[in-house]
Amino acid sequence: MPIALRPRTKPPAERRDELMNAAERLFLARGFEGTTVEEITTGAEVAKGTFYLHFATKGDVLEALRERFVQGLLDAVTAAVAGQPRDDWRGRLAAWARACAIGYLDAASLHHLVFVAVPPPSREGMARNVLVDHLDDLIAAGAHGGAWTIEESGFTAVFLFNALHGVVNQAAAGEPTGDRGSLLRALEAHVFRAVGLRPEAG
Amino acid sequence: MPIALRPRTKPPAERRDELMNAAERLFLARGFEGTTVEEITTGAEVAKGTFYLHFATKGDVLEALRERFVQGLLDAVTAAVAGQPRDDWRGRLAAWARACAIGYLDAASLHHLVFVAVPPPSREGMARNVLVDHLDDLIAAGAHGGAWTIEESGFTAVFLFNALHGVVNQAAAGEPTGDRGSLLRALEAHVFRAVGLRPEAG
Amino acid sequence: MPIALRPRTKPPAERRDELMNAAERLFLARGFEGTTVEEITTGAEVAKGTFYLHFATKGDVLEALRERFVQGLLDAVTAAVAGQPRDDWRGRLAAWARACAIGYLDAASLHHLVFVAVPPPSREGMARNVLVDHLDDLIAAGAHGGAWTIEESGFTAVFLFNALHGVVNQAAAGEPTGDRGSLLRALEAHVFRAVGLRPEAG
Amino acid sequence: MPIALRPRTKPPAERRDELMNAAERLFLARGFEGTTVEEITTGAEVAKGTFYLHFATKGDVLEALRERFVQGLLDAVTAAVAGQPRDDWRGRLAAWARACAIGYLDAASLHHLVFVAVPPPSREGMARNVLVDHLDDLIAAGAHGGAWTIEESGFTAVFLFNALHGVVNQAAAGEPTGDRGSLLRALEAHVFRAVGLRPEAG
DNA sequence: AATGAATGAGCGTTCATTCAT
DNA sequence: CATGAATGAACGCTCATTCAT
Repeated sequence: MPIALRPRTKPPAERRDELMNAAERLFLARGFEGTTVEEITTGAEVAKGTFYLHFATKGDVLEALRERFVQGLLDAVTAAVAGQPRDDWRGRLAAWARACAIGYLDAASLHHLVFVAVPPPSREGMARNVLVDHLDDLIAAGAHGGAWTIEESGFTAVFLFNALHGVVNQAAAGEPTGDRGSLLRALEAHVFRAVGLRPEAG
Repeated sequence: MPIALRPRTKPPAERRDELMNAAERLFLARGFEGTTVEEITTGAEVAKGTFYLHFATKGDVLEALRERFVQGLLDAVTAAVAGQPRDDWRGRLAAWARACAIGYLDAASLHHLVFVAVPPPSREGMARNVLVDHLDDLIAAGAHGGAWTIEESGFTAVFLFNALHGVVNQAAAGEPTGDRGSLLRALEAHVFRAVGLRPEAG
Repeated sequence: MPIALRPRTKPPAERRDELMNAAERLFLARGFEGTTVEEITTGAEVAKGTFYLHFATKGDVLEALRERFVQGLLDAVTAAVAGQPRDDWRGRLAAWARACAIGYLDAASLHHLVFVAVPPPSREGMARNVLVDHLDDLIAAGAHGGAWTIEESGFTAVFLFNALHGVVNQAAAGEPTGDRGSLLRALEAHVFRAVGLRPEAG
Repeated sequence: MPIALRPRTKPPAERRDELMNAAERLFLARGFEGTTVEEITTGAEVAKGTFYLHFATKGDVLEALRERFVQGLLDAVTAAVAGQPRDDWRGRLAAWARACAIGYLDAASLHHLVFVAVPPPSREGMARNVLVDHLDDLIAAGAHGGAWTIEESGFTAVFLFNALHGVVNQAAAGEPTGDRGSLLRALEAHVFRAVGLRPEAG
């Protein structure tokens, strides 16, 4: 005989968000398999059953987390690049690297969780693809605009994306090679080098 | 009255290896959490209890797999670099990248399993560190020898290691940017660029 | 701003009937345990909570279904028997068997559901008892009237009732021993024999 | 960290039987859905997991119970009929009815459970069919041998089987129409009547 | 060394029921 | 009257680990 002690209704979107937030925090701390649905609902201060009012399975929250992450990062990167003059390829590339690195610095573990530790069912690295595609386009456009010479922009995009992801991850993992500022500077220099620009140039 | 159809006992090392092989195959195919101890022992053709004669917990096999992987890759990379003239830094760097890439191409999923999907308990990327340290030493030595100018060899090592890992992984993931040969050539060119060498030079 | 597309309220009796109809259909199709309250309310096109405005528990609908079934069948049987001359015992018995068989043929699964699959809490076969009692009375009256010789009318009533139920059920279960007409004829013959009448007699 | 307090091994068949016995008792007392696996294992004095060493699902015990019941009853009935002279059709029919009734009197609820309350997945009443078929053969053989005149032995078999089942069930349900002996006598008389024999004859 | 029956904590999911709106 | 979000006890099933043989 279930007794509803606190059946306080909230807008579905809000409840859903609270569940996602609790899940994100727990997945990050103990992994996906290491987190129980009950912990998530406890974290969101709802009853266990409420979880299934918003997600069909435990895996579904992860899916939702994935989408939320990708959208946020893509928005940030797009905005940063768009903030640069149309033909300043160097600036656009630097903006991309910087925005992406900052996004990862803020959410490296989350990215790891949703795309690496528990890869999406279909293809590995959907986010990777979305972001890499964006970078690919940028590099190809710069090459077309004469900013640099890159033969296979796809390869370079993958190369740079992973390099960036790695150094950021390393930094986030607590083995810092310096503060955030110097990280971004060093990253920029390496990105420039990778496309054949001289890092020190303005 | 049990009949010993096959030798019931084997040297511990051999049994252990068979269990590790079965575990590796299964972990790769179904993931760590998705594999049961019973499946491992069935795969190794021993009884369930035998597992615990060789490993204290399920996690321990993964640990052992990690160590086996790192040692093998490190040996290969070390040998490849040692095969180059002492002062041919360019050649040594290229050898490093090539050996490491080939090692990953041959065992990308295994690396993913033991270092990414189920990260080691203590610090993230022990293998990364062992291999990155090796690369770090190489870059620092080359800088010291005047082959290139790198201020923070550690950063560059992490940068390159992850870039390499990423492009190799992409290739392994079935979205090839070309065949293995062209992958290695493109990789070499980017590695050279990253340390400031001109790729096209011999 | 909710818009009342259909009248939101209905006479209680009507709502209750709709819920019972939906429940009957679902219970028949998927069993009592296999049907959820939500499916019933969906079937009746009302909200989940509305169910509890009409029934205290899920078991209560079944109870209501039971009563509805018994009443209907008893009415039909009573009417059929009453349609025969007062002293035509043979005719009355045949009418009983025929009406009861037809009632079951039309609702065999429903009977099975409410009296067999989920027997009433208290005594087994309330319907059986109501109908059996009716038959018992009829047989006893016929014996008293000299139509046949039956010592324990109760036993014979139970015997006949179950025999009837069984052959009808078999027919309903899709393993017909003939069409409905021949079923009723064969049944009549067996019923007559069971009370010691010669079947072929007029 | 599971601790085995009493890991006492028993022959699989014995454990399986103990689980089946516990399940039978509980299913009979509280129904299939009303019984939990844990109650079964508690009843059999084993741990929960042990259940799944012997049955894949909860439904599987019921299946096993079904088979055990049918086999036992069929054996008893066959033996009883075989104990009568080959051409004593009256005696064979009486033996059939008596053995079947006794079998049911001893296990009426069990029959109800395994064949009626939770019908087998495929067709309704496998036992019914097996036993009915047996009776069908007997009636047909008797008709062929001139013992009685029955046109549709299948119909009569179903009729008698269900009549028998009903009166026995009624008796078992605690509403006795007399003691076991008089039940069997009354049953015999009705069975004879149903095939057109005069009950009082020797 | 090897076995495999036994254990039991734990998990994801379901769903009858309640009640604030 | 009607709604449907919220509740939480309960259940079937899994599986890492133990240990008597």
